[in-house]
Parts: sequence; structure tokens; C-alpha cells
Amino acid sequence: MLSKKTQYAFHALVHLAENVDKGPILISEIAQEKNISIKFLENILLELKNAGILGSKKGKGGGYYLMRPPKEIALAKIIRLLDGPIALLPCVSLNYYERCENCRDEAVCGLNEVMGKVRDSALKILENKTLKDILTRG
Amino acid sequence: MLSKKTQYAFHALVHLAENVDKGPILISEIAQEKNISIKFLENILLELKNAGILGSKKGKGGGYYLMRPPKEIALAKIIRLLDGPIALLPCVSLNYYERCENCRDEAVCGLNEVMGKVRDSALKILENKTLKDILTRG
DNA sequence: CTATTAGTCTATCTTTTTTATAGGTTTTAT
DNA sequence: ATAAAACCTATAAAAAAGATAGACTAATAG
Repeated sequence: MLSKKTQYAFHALVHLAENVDKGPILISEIAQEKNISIKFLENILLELKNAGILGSKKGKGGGYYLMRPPKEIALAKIIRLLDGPIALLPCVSLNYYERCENCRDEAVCGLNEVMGKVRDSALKILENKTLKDILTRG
Repeated sequence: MLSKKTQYAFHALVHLAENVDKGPILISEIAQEKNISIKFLENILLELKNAGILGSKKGKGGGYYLMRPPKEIALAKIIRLLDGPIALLPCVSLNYYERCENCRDEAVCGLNEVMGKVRDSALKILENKTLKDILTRG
């Protein structure tokens, strides 16, 4: 499961994407709209900003905004940033690989092989779907 | 990521599957072979037994054994038992569903839709691949 | 130039989950 | 009887998740 942090990030990003035309959006507005603790959200948005995904403006008329169009922000990027590995096992993670401590040889480990396939099938979606794809429909 | 508990369970089950012909297998043998804390493993095997996946025999000549042939034990079942939901969000989980607290209507939530697809693609593999498919190859 | 607004930064705290251990109990084979 | 081995319950230790606090900095309006 994704952490609350990542779940909140997605909802916040959706709100920002749905209001791109309105200039910077207040943290407090997002918090209220999406039912998220404002202080917790503050940290999350800051992390997204430090990763170059969001920009911000201080003072009156300030707030947060997307640095790129929604269709250029892949879901996988957000998950990896806030939650870490997408793979189910460290030994099949592309970005957070760790050697398996419990098997002799990963090259012939069937678990490794199957979990690699699960990772691929998840990535096929998460690398290609973007913020644009998760906006409210209808 | 799967918990250590679930990872250990898979490795233990593989060992049991690869030794089905040898009668009951000692916890201590599995622990040594797979490099797992024996006491931790004890709890895990007990849980698998209580779920009907393993059987056991006490006293001399005792140990654990599979209750069904490896090809009838789906990976999804093990994960759900020890780790809980396979889905990335509570609101798309089939077995551990919880309503989304952060969106107005799941029926039109794009995040819900995409994460549902990720769940389906993972389940397509995890429901169909069994213990037999993760035995050491070659 | 000062008051207000709003993000920035860092630290801490609480709770929950994960991982692991301890130690006695029961069952079974010999 | 004895020894082997699983059973059971409790607890502890460590890590991660979730949340909050408060002082600081930058921008804007007047």
C-alpha cells in the first residue's frame, strides 16, 4: 500500500492540476478541499518542491503551482520520491535494488523472476500514466 | 514492498516444496538453509498452519509440510494472509476495501481508476502463479 | 517602511507496525 | 521416561509513519 504521504500528494497534485489557470494555490485551500492536516501537507508540498515538481511563491498572492504540464508528470515519479520502491522485493527493484539475503543465486530464483514480472506490469502503467490521467472524470 | 515476514514465508514454502518427498521438515533446517531467525520463522510457519496452508507433526520425526501440492498454492493467497492488501490504495482493494477519505466520489476519481488497473495487472500474475512457479530453476 | 501574508525549515513527538526474542507447554516416537 | 519438536503467549526493541510546533524568511500592499 502507498503511504498516506503519497496518497495525500496525489490528491494535492490533482487539485493543483485542476486549477492550473488560477495561479498559485494556497496550502490551506488544498488541505481544506482534500481533508488533509495542513501541517503534514506543508511538509509534503515542500518535498515535491525540492524535487522540482512544484514551484512556489511566498507572501500575499502566493502558493504552490506545477512546474510542468500535468501530462508530463508520471505517477511512478511521485511514488518513488515519497514512498520509495515500487517493486515488491528489494532484489527486483530498479531504483532501490538490494541483494537477496535469503537465496543462493538470484539468477535462478523463481521468486525473483515472478516478482520482476509484477514490477514490470505495474511500471507499464505507472510510468505511462500521468497526473493528467488521474484528474476527476466527467 | 512485501514485509520480511512475507518474504521469509515464500522462501520457507519454496524449501518445503522442493522437499515434499522427504516428509516433515524441521523449522531449524529451513531457518539455517534460508538464513532466517528461527524464532521469527516459528511464528510465521504457525500462522501458515493456522491458515490451512501447512500441516505439522510434533515430536521426533516431526516438522512442517505442505497441505496441498505446490501448484495449488497461489502467491496472492500468501501475500494477503501475511501482508494484507495487494492493492496500492485502500479504495481499490478487493479484500481490504476502505472508503477514500480524500475524494468526493470514487466513481469519478481518476486515481481510483488507474490504481484499479495496477491492482488488476498485479493480480493477473499473483493469482495465477503458484509455489510451483517459484521453485529454483535449472 | 511596516504590517500582513504565506511559504521554509528543523526539530520533536506520538502512534503504529515491523521485526525479533523469551520461555514455558504439549505432543509424539522410541 | 526421555528427548525431540512443534505450540502458544507475551513482550521488547527498533523502525517507520503520521502529525504537530514554532521560529524564520520572503513578498506584497498600503
